[in-house]
Amino acid sequence: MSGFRKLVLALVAKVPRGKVATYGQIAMLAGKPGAARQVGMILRGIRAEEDIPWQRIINAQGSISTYKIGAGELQTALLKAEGIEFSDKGYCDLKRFGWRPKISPLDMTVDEETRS
DNA sequence: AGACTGACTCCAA
DNA sequence: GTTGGAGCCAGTC
Repeated sequence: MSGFRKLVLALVAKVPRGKVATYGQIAMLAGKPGAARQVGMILRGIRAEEDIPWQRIINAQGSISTYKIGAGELQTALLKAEGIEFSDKGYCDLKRFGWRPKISPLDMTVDEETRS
């Protein structure tokens, strides 16, 4: 077992209720900027007993990626129960519901990645 | 060890 | 807005 898995789970557990994070975001915070897919694979293996809010992890487009494994409807229902709103096409607004791990004074600046 | 896979993401068309 | 291809890296066989 790599420490990466444990780190990812710890990060996911920190996502507050009513917020969502992306796979890439978790991977980046875990120190592996390109390991978004691995985050998904790790979460695939966890169980409900792990107390990990896996449903709060979605893809970078703000939509559900778990339809492949048949958990899409469940995840959507769980997120809606937390107050996350989805459009008709299954997209949610990451501007509003996206988790911002680092607290910034104005709470509105982008802190996760310094894009170009 | 080598090859395949995938709850992803970026970028071009 | 969508679709497709290449890159990515920890598991699994």
